[in-house]
Amino acid sequence: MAFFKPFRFIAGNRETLLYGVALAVLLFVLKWLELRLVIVNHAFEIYIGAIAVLFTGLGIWLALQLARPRVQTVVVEKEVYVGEPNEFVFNETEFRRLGLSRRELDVLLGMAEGLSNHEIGERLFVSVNTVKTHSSNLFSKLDVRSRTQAIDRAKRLRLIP
Amino acid sequence: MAFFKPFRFIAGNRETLLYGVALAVLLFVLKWLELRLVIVNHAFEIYIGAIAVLFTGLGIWLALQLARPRVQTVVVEKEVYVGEPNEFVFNETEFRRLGLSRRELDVLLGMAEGLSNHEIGERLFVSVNTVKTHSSNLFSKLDVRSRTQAIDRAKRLRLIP
DNA sequence: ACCAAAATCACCCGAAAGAATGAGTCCTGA
DNA sequence: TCAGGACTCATTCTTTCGGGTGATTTTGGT
Repeated sequence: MAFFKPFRFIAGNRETLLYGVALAVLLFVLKWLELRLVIVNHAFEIYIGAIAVLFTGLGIWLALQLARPRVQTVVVEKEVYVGEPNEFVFNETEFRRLGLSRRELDVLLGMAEGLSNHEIGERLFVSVNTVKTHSSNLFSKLDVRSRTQAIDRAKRLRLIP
Repeated sequence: MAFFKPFRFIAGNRETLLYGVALAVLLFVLKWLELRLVIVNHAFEIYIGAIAVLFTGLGIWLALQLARPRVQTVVVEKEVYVGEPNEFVFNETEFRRLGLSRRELDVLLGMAEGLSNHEIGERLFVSVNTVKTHSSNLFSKLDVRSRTQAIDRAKRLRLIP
């Protein structure tokens, strides 16, 4: 029964003992009032009132003792360094600022993958010479002198992942 | 107390009305019991017990209605995704797994900066030939055939930033 | 003191990269 | 229609890269 469930919260024997003593005192008071009732007959309403008050107080006390506390949820923000999604955002601004062409970017991407000029040419369906032309222009615009430098700079400028 | 908990759902004036009705019924029951008491004298203890039970319930109900609810704070941690510091952590495990030497790593770092073999040699105070030897061994261990491929692979393996 | 790994250097050769120059095609905007 | 940009391709030449081989010296650990 749910009524007795909260009794489990009463810790230790001392509290149980205290509760028993309180009940004994209560019964004693009741008996005393009962004796007084024989003498003063008109005190019946007072007696009933006393009972009501006493047990109302007992009810209140019980409720306060046993009432289940309401749960209040407090959200605490905790910083968690989560594994970064490593998302690459293409730097469109820098791309236009440098005046790179689409084809030059294609060549650059191929270079970053470790492809040779010949392989880049095959991927883009153009000759090696064309790739070389693009790469030369690319180097000029990036102000570098080799493909490795181009890759390094492009990575820093967030033109390639 | 779970037994009386539904009483809390009664809201506004209906609650007051209900309280009045409950009191009326209570008084009626008391009056009825009082009448019965004249006939059955020995029912006095039952009467007292009923009073006690009723007012205990009333007290509990009152307490539940009026008492300030005890709150229990539950802390819920909420993950806040903080901007990643983009910090580079050297993959020591992969480094040893591949059996790379210190010098080979030095050469690799130079390559990643876009330096030529000659420039790497100057930085490391060795001849170009030495750099070429290191790079050759490096390529074998990384299973690649060019410096750009080496850079690409090393980046994926988190050997270089 | 010895061994193994690492580091150093040298030489050759072919392939690739890069610089420089010229030129043809296509497309778009003035 | 005309200029300019992007794309394409070619040629020549120089430099660099990368593979292969061999050798000597340093270093670190047993």
